[in-house]
Amino acid sequence: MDKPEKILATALRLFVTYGFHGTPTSKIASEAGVSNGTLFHYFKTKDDLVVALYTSIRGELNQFLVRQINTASTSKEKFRRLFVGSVEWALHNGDAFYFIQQFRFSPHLNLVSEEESRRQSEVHMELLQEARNANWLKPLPVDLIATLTASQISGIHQYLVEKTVSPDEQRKLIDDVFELTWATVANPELP
Amino acid sequence: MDKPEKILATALRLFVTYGFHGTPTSKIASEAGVSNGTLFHYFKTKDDLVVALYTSIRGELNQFLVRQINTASTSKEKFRRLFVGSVEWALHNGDAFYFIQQFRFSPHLNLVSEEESRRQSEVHMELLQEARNANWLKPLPVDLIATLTASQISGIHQYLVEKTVSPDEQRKLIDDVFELTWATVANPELP
Amino acid sequence: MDKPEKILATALRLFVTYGFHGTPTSKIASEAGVSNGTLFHYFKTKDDLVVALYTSIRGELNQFLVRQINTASTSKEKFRRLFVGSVEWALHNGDAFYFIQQFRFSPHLNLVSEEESRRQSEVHMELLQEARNANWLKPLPVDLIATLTASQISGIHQYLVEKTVSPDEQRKLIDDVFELTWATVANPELP
Amino acid sequence: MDKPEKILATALRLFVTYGFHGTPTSKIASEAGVSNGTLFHYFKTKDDLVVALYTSIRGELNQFLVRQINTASTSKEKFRRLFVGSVEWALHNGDAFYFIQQFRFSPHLNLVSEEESRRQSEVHMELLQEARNANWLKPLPVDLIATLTASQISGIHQYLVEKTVSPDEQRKLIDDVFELTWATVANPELP
DNA sequence: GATGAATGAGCATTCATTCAT
DNA sequence: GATGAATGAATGCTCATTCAT
Repeated sequence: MDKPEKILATALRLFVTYGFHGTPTSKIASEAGVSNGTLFHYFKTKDDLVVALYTSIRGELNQFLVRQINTASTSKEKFRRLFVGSVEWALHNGDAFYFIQQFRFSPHLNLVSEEESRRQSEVHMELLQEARNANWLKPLPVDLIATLTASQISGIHQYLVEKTVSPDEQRKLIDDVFELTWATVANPELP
Repeated sequence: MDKPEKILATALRLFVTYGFHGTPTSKIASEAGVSNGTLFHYFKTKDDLVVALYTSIRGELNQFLVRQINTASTSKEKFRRLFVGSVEWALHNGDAFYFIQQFRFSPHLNLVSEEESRRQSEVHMELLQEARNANWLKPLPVDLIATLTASQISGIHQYLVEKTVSPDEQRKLIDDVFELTWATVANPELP
Repeated sequence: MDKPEKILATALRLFVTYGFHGTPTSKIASEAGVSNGTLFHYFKTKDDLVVALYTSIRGELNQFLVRQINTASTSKEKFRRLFVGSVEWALHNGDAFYFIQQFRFSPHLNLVSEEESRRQSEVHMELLQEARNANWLKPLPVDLIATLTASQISGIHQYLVEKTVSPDEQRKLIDDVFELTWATVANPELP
Repeated sequence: MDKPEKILATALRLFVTYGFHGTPTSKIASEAGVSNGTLFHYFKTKDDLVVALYTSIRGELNQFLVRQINTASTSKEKFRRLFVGSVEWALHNGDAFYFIQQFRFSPHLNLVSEEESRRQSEVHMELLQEARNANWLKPLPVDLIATLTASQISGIHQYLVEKTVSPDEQRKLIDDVFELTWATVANPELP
């Protein structure tokens, strides 16, 4: 892991525990094993670091989801991979997922460009748009469906984190909730 | 409005705009029309103020929901009031609702006592427990159902805030999403 | 004990433990069982309180010493009463004695008027002057003798406080040191 | 003089004049010609600075005394060097000597470790112990003798500071008081 | 590129003091 | 006399950022 990566990884861990404000750049630097100055060599400001971390995490998540989706063929199956993949990624990357939400409810969100924002939800949106075009979805706004499914993903994840659930049950619960969600948004008249 | 209330109201407005860290206590005090010392007379520390604000907001929301629920008789109708009421409260109290989420993804959450936490979700949980006992719900964990419905509430709210939707459409969308949610969690075998 | 006295007694206890700066007037007031405002009703400022406490303590010590001295007739015996009495008073009024020294090495000392200062060492000085006039003392400056004996008093007291010594031994040690001191300053040629 | 030294020297001057509390760190920094942040770069807290100053001063005094003592051979001569050296050091380092006493009657004293405390009186104690072993001292507790001689040192110093005395007289007075003190504590039966 | 000493603006918090009741 | 809410100046300390080496 090179220095910028080390800094990002350390920042993630500390931000999640202590918050943005509660984490001095000096602590990030020292725990990442680099000097104070080096941090600012790679990231112009602390805000830059925060945004870079967000962008990097969203990038990883997206890459992961694209790989998941590509292994499926039907719309429903792709949607399942997106849903289940998202929850599992969140479970395996607890800090990163927490950080995303922390970031979304902070003034830093404004520092992300429109374009970058769009890119980040592209996967989800394209998938839904495709399903809508094929008439697989209820006649609700696609944006609404996207928001609702994202909420469900975050909901089931939150439940699984708070309760202690065996891996088997976990998989079953995720699948159950996926089916419920699918039943909620899918056009009931199509096979 | 007495001084502590004025301070809380001002803090809410500023926190939502600038974040906890981005809001100096001095700014809260001056915009609330009190002296710096007075703020600390009523709230021992800035953290105390943040937690007090959270507790106060959750209290108001709960009171509102209780009043809503009490106007209905059947479980489904109560549930609808809870759901629709929550979304409408969120729409009318955008800052407060945003603050709740901001708070939940911050280290301040740890400063809320277990007991206080329980009290805050009591209304929702009791309602669902009652429905479950009457066999109105699918055989899923009540906690899961609670989390999922809370997610849907937050999802539809988010959608309505991002898009511009006429009041009439708003009401219709909220109701549609409620019916979908109800269909998702309700036991299909009961009338 | 009336309110001003209660305030002084509480202030003494707190000053000795936490220092002048480490003791807020609000703490003095609350521990003395009076309101914040009452403290300032009796003492115009905190500095006033500090000085008043010093003056009051020195007054008590002086009264005590005068009473001690009056029970003796010869110069040496008076001197012994002064010496032994001072040490015993210091042992019984540890806080007060500590406070005197704390005060003497603080900028507050400048707030005590020349006249008040003189009055405070009057007893000691008059006694030595009398002894000098009667030719009982070595031909050293009276002021020097005063300072040296005061140092010895403070020295033996310090020793007794740091070590744990039985009351009997205490009395013996004090007397021994007195005799040594007397031998040091007294004119050896007079009976 | 490097920065920490400059800060200590400035702090000493200001503490003696205005007291610990009366001296803001910002004033120390600016008069030392460094920034506020630099002060805290070298001393974690203001208390740390105070303690470091005390330790540093005691260290210098000790070094000086060790050098003095090493120029003498007999116990009495060493003792004289200790006594006279202490008074002269105090006269030449008035601020430092005043600060030591200011510090000793303040809550900061508790921040000095036992070990450090012992090290500070080591020179004095070892010298007396050596004299005691050689049977040069009266059969009094060595600790008591140490405390009494320290008091005499502080006493003669105080006198010399308050009165204006010519250098020649000064030397004579110090020597006289040393001889008196020696007569007080030395075993009269040894040559 | 890498370092870390140095900076100084900024902020939470304290506390002596006032004054209306 | 007694109260205690209100004040706001004062201060210790933090921390993002710079820059000479």
